[in-house]
Amino acid sequence: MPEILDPQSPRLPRPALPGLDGVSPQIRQAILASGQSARLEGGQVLFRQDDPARRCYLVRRGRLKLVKLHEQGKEAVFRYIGPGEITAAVAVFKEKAYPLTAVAIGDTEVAGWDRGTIMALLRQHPDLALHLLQVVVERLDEVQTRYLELSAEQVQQRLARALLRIMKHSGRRTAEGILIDFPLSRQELADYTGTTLFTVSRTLSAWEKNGWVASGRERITITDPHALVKFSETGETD
Amino acid sequence: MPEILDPQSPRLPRPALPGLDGVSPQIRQAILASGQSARLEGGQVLFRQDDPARRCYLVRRGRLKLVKLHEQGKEAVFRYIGPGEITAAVAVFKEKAYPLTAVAIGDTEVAGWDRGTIMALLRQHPDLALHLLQVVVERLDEVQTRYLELSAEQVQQRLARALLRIMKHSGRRTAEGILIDFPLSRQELADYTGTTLFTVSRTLSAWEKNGWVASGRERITITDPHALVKFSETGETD
DNA sequence: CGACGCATTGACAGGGCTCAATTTAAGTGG
DNA sequence: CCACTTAAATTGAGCCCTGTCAATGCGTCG
Repeated sequence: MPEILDPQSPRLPRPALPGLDGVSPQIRQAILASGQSARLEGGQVLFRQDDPARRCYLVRRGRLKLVKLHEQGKEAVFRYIGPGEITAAVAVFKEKAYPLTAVAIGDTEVAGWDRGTIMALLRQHPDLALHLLQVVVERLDEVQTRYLELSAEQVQQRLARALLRIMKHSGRRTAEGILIDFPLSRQELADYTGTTLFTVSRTLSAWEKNGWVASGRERITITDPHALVKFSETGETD
Repeated sequence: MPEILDPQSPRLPRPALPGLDGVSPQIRQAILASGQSARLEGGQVLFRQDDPARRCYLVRRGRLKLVKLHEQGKEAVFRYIGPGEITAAVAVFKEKAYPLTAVAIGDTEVAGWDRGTIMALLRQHPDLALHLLQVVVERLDEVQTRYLELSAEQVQQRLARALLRIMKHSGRRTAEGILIDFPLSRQELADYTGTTLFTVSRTLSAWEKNGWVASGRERITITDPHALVKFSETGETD
């Protein structure tokens, strides 16, 4: 799996919150040290939905895709998470299964803690529990927002929102515009927006003509974010 | 607003979790006593999305509808909550707005706590914080599940799931079958499933012919839950 | 260079939305 | 208790967005 990005180009500034922010640096170090790390290669599954949730993870390098699979082969992508972000907070509770499946995108390294360790950490550091609650609330909010969009907006508008959301989270400024940080196929975008790869392809082609985006194989650059924002808010082509 | 239900008929047994379960009865009493109560009549708004989140609430009597409104008039219904259930956990954090709007269905009574009080309670009772985290995780799970269904399934299947979900939460056994506890119009069901009142009406008419449901004005009884479950899982009419 | 996987484009059809016209039922006032 | 009002529900007709399927093009890698 190739690195598609120029490491020189700067990441976009993004609002801090994920991971272990909210505790002091030395405590963070101690926590990180207590985790067990694991390496994954592209496509490998870290945890699977409906399996009993035993461990909670933090991404150290690379990227995870969090999806939910449906019986008849479809899947919904919920998030792409990168270094510093945590997932599988459910592991805090016994008797619950993972709600999502986590798949590595390219080579990825994670740190993991089992339930006992997490509980101990949460009891030792009350700030951590509050921070975790905040992270979960944040995600609930995002899913609810996307649910509303899915039920109220047409495909193209949702696709615009998806690109902007992924761009904010994983964008990297380049000469052309803002490049999405990792390989992202039409099919993946379709799974993210609840449509088909064909509709995504057609739409990107049209936007390429408008000069809003520039795209290639598993590679997308937003060249006119402003136009895309306007469209994502109104759904109108004017 | 009339009471549509016979108070004699038993509520379905439901898995406990919501509200203040998870703390001892006497503490629960103390907490309840510290809340400020308010009365609402049908249609009245308790809190509005995007308003700053100041208070967190527990339903004592009646019912709240939690929805998210979209610019162009559409709305998505996320939950109907009844006595004992809490909402607006976001109020725990400063600098965040309510993600949803809460509207009373019929006369309703709630208890509310402001941010300061909640924070104090959470610090006094660590169990409460963990329980709150559990409630939020539970809801995140449900929304993600519904998101997947919305993106992968057709209207009728989603409608079957919606009826069953609401039935489990707010069903009451009667001679005919299981009656939904509160006035529920075609439009509301449409907002719950992400469709239109027309499609809901047509579908319910068809199911009424099958003997799966019996329905009237803002009133729905599931007469053959088993058939509906089967359909909700396969989407097939066999 | 050949092969495999991703992307593009066209043709087609159907699920479900839109809109309009009625019908039904509940609530209200005399 | 009945006529009147109002809101919910039903039903039909038409069409459009978008999913489905098939054929082809293209970029990457072994």
